[in-house]
Amino acid sequence: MELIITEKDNAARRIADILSGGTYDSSRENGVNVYEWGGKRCVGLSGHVVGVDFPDEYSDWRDVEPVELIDADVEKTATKENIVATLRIFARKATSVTIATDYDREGELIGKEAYEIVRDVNEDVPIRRVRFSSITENEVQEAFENPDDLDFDLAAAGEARQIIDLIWGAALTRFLSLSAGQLGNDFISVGRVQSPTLKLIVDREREIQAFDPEDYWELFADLAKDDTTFESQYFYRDEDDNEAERVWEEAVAEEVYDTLSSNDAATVVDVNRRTRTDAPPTPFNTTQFIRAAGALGYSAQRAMSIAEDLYTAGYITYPRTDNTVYPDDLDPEELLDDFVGHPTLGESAEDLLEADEIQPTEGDEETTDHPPIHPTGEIPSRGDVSDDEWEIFELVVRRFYATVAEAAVWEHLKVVSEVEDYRLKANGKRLVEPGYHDVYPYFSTTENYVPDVEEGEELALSDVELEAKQTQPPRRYGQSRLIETMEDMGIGTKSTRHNTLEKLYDRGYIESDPPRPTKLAMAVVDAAENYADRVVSEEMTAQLEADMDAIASGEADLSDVTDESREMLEEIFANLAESREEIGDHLRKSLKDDKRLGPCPECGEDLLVRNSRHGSYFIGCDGYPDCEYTLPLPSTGKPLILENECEEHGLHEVKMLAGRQTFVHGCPLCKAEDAGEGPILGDCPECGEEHDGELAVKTLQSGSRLVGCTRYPDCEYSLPLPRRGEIEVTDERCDEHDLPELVVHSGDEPWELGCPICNYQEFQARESDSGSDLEALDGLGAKTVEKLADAGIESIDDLTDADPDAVAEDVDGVSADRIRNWQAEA
DNA sequence: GCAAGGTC
Repeated sequence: MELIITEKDNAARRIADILSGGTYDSSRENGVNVYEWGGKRCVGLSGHVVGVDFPDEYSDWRDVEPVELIDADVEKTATKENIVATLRIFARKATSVTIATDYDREGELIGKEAYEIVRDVNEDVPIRRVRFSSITENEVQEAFENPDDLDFDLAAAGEARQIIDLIWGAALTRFLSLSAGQLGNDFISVGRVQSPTLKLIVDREREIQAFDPEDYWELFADLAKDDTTFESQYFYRDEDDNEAERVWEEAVAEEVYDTLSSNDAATVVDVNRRTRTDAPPTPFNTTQFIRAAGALGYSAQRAMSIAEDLYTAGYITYPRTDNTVYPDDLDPEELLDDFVGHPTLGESAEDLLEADEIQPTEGDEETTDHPPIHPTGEIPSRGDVSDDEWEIFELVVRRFYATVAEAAVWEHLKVVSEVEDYRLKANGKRLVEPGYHDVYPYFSTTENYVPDVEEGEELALSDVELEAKQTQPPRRYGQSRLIETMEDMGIGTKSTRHNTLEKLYDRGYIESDPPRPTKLAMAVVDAAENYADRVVSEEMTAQLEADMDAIASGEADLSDVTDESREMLEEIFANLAESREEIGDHLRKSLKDDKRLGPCPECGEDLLVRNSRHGSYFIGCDGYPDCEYTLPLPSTGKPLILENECEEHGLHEVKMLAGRQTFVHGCPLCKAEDAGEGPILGDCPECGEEHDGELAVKTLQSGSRLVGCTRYPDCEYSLPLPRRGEIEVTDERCDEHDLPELVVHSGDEPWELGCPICNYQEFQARESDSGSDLEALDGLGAKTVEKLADAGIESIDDLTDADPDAVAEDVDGVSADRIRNWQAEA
């Protein structure tokens, strides 16, 4: 039996399809798909199925000095045991083995991992390696006709990276965490990729903080030819003879203003026309895809997750690629043909097919592993995918269209006019040939109309405006800019860059979007810059890449490279040791700064955000236990301290982050003071007759609201209200319960909640319909149960088996952390 | 409970 091993299940299936001519059978072994035909079996791995780690005796952070990790052994252990087990079963029976992992360095290493698993149970079986750049009939057939051998040097290059990353990352992470006493979930991490990325964000923040704004002025005036008015801007020549629009002295600006205002005509002194070719964009690699999706409002993580789903469903090609050159076997016309006749995507394809010649654009990067991201020709019907998935699918289709479309042509018209000694300019642009913009409507094609005028012509001058402005600090990096910059710096890979950003969020290093560094992040970068500069610099990756190339080409040994790296880290630790306390103090102080809200109204010490036992949060005084002052926080979400301060109490406002249910809580002390009873709705159904209890809209100290009885705590009758939005009490009354109907104003559209009792009864009815044991879990209401059921999670068992991050992606308003809490509770 | 790299 011949055993074929690929990097992922998807590739295994497609290769089986090609090699068997569509006649393969599939079965499952240990939860792993196995494709079988004519004496061959094909099995897909799931990327790395083994990982590197230190032996068990190093696993207790407190027992082992971080420096000891530098010379510790590094072992390989199975991380995907079911796949390893399946591989072993078939390897025993195999008469030949073919490794068909991805055609790149990491693929070679994954191939070597499979090789070792096979060798372990079968000493003699021949093991070959095939390489192909895309899974197409021709490439795959040819690769299997000409098998090669594994490149052990290339795999060793990857192993060197694994070892160096583990040692540096683990030793430094443990050192910082121990120095600050941050163990358990709140450890302080450092790594070759995450730390330079964090430094990028921190450096920008430092620039923003050091920024000193400067005043300047700009002047505009309207010019008119016949009835057409257009805007013109004052400019002058600066000392380097460049055109400049910003006037740095107020007196000068006013003088120009006075002169312009006292004239009613300007003379055209220069007219400059030129055409500009606007070349169509290059094929999508991962980074450019993330950027384009980012412009549509998708986070990097979300864009990749949708792309992954579209890939798995067969609609687009593999989404993790650096390649920006289509492979030879992609026939653009054939692919366009697949879209002909489609109700929304067809017209563009038909237009493109009319061209005499179709020549796709090419980017700078041509790699061997996967093609650029493009549609496969398989088109989902509108009901098969969500709106977001469709939007991303259309983006990928239209990007492909754009790469085979004509260039656009712009006509630029610059008109310079003169008023006494001052000059005004107007830049017009017109899209004369829309070209690719017709099929790719994601770029701006805004035109700016400036009429055709001639030199010497007189134009009417009016509406002179003097605008006082200030220079702005540099902007924070957005997620896609960060990913692009990481790519430019050569850190991370197409598959990991977006995860690295997510990691920085998880570690409490960045908050919000665009990401803003926390005080902790600033302190970590400070410490690294002072003591382990290398780990926050892109240089470490550059050196590693060079070393890996040397190993791959046989010029260096894995042990030469890792030994040298170990020595460098030893030196770093020699310096670190003395400063352990100083570093720890700084980190601890920064951690506290990140939680600081402002002065305690009772004792004047600082109020801090604190964790309660169950993963929720409250506000407590730093003076505890002497001062026991506390304030509540809402139970949903994770608090983010905003820059805004409440004028009355001097406390920072708080926002609660909970995915799409994120809301601003405001000043927690104001909230507490506002707590109390709102409008009376009617008699309490429980104690109204006997004790005259009445129902009122109540705001609790935590900011959450409910309808409750005025006789609380003697009567505990209550009805839930939504967390967000203003509650309006209308004049309509419910016939059955004699209570007013309520309307909730949140977002753009107010919605009718109706009678609060009817609303609650419906809610309960749904809850009992669902009949799910999930409701036993804390904070899991009927609505969420319903949403989880839609995502295929119908019971506690389903929930405990689920991957929290995947579920959070699928279910609106449910964060991975909440799922983990429920899993823990279950 | 450390990294980064695959994949889901």
